[in-house]
Amino acid sequence: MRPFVHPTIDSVTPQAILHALADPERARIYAEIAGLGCVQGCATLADTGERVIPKSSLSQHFRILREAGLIRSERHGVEMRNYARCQEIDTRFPGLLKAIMAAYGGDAAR
Amino acid sequence: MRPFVHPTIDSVTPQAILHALADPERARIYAEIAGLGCVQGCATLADTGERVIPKSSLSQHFRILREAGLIRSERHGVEMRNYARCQEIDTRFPGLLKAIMAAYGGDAAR
DNA sequence: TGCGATAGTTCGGGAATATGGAACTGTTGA
DNA sequence: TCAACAGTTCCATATTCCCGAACTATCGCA
Repeated sequence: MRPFVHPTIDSVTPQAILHALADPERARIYAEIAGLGCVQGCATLADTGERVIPKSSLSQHFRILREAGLIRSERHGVEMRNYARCQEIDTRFPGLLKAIMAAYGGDAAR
Repeated sequence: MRPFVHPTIDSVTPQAILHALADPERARIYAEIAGLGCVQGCATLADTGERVIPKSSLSQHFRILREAGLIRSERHGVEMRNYARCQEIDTRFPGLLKAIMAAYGGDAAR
């Protein structure tokens, strides 16, 4: 199992962020993580209310978010802990996450 | 040749906008149109400085931008005139375009 | 009118990317 | 040691993207 890749904040690109958040499923996942600051375990995020995302897809979504620089993932015991990298990104791209999250109708960006 | 489709401002979605602007080529095209308010003819936008975008690709890029609600296209004689729909979109998603364009390093959003 | 030139669209097929089930890995607790 | 569990990787299918070739629409001119 290869270790997680987390880009440095300097190597984060707008297109990776937009691509990651252009998928409403990922946007929702990111919003939940950002809203709480940190979420432990994927299972809680798998249920959209309409369907349950297969865990292989969920794993891919997390990878996209991670490699876009939006979240930081750490393994703690048997499950993952995912942190939002909001402040970092807001420093680099001021207002971007807030505007995107607001557009999606939430206000989870902070 | 089917007529152009322009979504009403109410049916514009964040994911379509993010998807459209997640491609740096399209982001650049949009930035140029937004910077001038209106651009006539595609040819001027085809040259990136590094390469010339094939016109079939360019046509697709315009379609994506149009169907995302970012631009409005009108045929005037033999060429197209493309208008940015900035104010409309800014009313619906305040600050979104400005933040995205700023992230891309331009300040063409207004 | 008809023709050539020009600007852009559509078609088609190969390349790249996304999806999700099945198999796998790593960790914990008994 | 082993079963259970969380998540990842693999792989086959499905979808989307890219761009050359063919097509369409409009203009200007003889």
